[in-house]
Amino acid sequence: MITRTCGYTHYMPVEKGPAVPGPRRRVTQRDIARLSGVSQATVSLVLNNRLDGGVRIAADTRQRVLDAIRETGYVADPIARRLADHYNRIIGVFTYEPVFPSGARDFFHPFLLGLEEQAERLGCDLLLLTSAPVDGGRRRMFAEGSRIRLADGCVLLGQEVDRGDLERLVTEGIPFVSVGRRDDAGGPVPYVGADYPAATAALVERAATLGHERIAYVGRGEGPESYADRLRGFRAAAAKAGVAYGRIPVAATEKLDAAVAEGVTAVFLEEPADIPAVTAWAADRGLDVPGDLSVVALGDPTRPVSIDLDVTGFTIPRREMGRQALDVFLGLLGSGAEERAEADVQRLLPCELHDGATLAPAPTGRNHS
Amino acid sequence: MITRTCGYTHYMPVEKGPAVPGPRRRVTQRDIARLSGVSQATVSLVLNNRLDGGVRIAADTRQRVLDAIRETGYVADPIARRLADHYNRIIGVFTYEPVFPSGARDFFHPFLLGLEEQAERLGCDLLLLTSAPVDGGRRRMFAEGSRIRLADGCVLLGQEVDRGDLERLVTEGIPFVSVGRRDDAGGPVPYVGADYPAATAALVERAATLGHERIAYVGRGEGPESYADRLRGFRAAAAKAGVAYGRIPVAATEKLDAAVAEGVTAVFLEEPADIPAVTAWAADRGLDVPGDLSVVALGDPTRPVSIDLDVTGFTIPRREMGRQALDVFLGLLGSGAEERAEADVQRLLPCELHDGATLAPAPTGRNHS
DNA sequence: TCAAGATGATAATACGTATTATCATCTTGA
DNA sequence: TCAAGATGATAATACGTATTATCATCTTGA
Repeated sequence: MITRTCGYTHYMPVEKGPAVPGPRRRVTQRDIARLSGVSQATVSLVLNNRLDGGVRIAADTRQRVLDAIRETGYVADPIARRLADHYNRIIGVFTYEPVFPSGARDFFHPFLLGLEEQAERLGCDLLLLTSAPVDGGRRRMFAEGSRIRLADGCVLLGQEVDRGDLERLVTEGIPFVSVGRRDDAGGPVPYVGADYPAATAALVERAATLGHERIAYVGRGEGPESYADRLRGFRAAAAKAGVAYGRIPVAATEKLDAAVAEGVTAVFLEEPADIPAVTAWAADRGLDVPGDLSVVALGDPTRPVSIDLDVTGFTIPRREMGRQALDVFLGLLGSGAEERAEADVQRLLPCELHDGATLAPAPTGRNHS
Repeated sequence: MITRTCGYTHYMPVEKGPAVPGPRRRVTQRDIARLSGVSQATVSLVLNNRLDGGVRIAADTRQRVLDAIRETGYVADPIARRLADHYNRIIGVFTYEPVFPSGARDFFHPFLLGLEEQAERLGCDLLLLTSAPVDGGRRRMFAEGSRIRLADGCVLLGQEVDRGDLERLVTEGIPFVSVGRRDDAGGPVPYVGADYPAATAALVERAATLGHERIAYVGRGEGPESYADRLRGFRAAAAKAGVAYGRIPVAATEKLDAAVAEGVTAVFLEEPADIPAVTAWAADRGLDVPGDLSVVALGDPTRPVSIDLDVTGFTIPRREMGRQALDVFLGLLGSGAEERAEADVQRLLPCELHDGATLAPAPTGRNHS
């Protein structure tokens, strides 16, 4: 059922008569045409100054038209222009996580900055698809009355993206790009992601160089692609460096205790949000960080979690991801299918390593106790 | 000269033949009409659910159309809708301050949260008008190719809003609302602002009650309406309470020294950003805050400026301003000129006073030294 | 003088939706 | 049985601009 809400009522044209200063009718090409004694088509041709297609306009005719335009202050109606043009230059932004709590928004903020910066540069507008209904804490993309097609396509934001939505976007041929890598969904998914495997691997290698022989990954390592990517990079690098490794599903004290008992000297946290819990546990157990135990965060917290501890980790290039997401999106629009296959529509951007102070040489005489 | 940028190339209709998943033609009312065996006009009538005008659609016909719409995910093209002089449930958001530095965005963030929350509730989408060209550090609203008319109207954000733009919005009859009070611009400007005069006056009265007999306003007190409002509230309340008052244009040390020498015992800071400078100056002069001098901030800093000092002031209800701005905007759309005059299109929301710890009883034996 | 090409402008049409006047068919009541 | 009204749907048109096919006139050269 389609109803009007939102306070929109039927448009009432202004009555003729003594000019109420209300919305004046705008000057159109027809007016210009009448004033300068030419046709509307000629006005359009003058405006668009088209030299190709063998179209010619005499100099004096052109001048008459331009004069009329100047006198009236005519400006082409952007709406009509776009209708004849097919593209809106509007790029939808779909965020999965709801607005509340505002923490989620803070998380998106850097991405949005990058998107907005690039949109401004490219002369596009961003449409925040806030009208999508929230259901079970997540926005629904293709719900009844979805307005996803309002825009030329969309950019997807969210830690975890609905697989069904992705498949539908792919099959329907709606141009889109995901901020964050996504697995194929009935076809390759265009994305701009962070290179978690490489960043994680680099930190593992560094730990190996510092003498750590047993390390642990703390986190799910599955679900969102960003988690899986971290674990994959972790495993590959540990295996290559000949370091013994294991995974702890959650940062629970007993799990951490067990890991240390088994000789683990460095923990890699999938979620930087776990830093406070882990450091609190370490303090409770009398473990010095990084003297007794090194702690590495596989990412950077959106907001600082701890003032007094500079945790080793890496920085996710959120702003740059936003910027390039828009580039990829526009690349998709312009090209045909073949070109698109060649185009660079899946990008992983490098993360910058952050040295910090919590990754130190492995303690001696404590391993394999 | 009109050129194409933004990577948008001329629209190429998809050739018939084996379906290349390329950019699909968008679904139109014609498609829906064909699918459900009715005319385009009928589709439009069903969509707009018009009961007036004596238009009737049989229940089963309506259902067939609705089914086709659901199956195809059809959404009306906002451009065409707008051209046919209708609303598209898109609300433009125009921000004057450029995206950079990101500090400006942080400032807008709470407003945007409120806007987005309400847009979600009302089923509207927000269009960030990022395409407006930046000139001299500020966005230009009516530049060549302005897309301000893409939306049903717009919400204005910015500390200082261009007067010429306001006048043009008013005279062209474009529905809009300002977040923050604005002076008339060839007509009343719809706004949702913070009640700075009342909040400032309340703090002045409190200071008077605490025995302060000479107080100073630190800031411009003019330019943006928000500054002028603060100073107006300050003056009125001080005069009414019989308190001597003066204004210091900037928080410069010599000015502050002079004020204290004249017996000022409380300073009211127009810009909370001045807090660090003033407290540093006070510390340098050996003045205890609030023992020797009370400090009041006329607003709340976007990000905390000082950890160790809980400054007395008030909170600007940014989120609520965003919410109500959308309400006012929608109110404008629905009504004619007469109704609009009566509608509540100029709102000042109360600020919540923040007690803090920097406003204390005036020191004795120090006044009028 | 005449055909071919150059020049200049326009009529017609498309883009997708909303609205109104109109038409065709069915129902109702005496 | 028939006129009047009710019901249901559509054809036609408008919104303002861009583009293409077409047309009319002029120029050129032998």
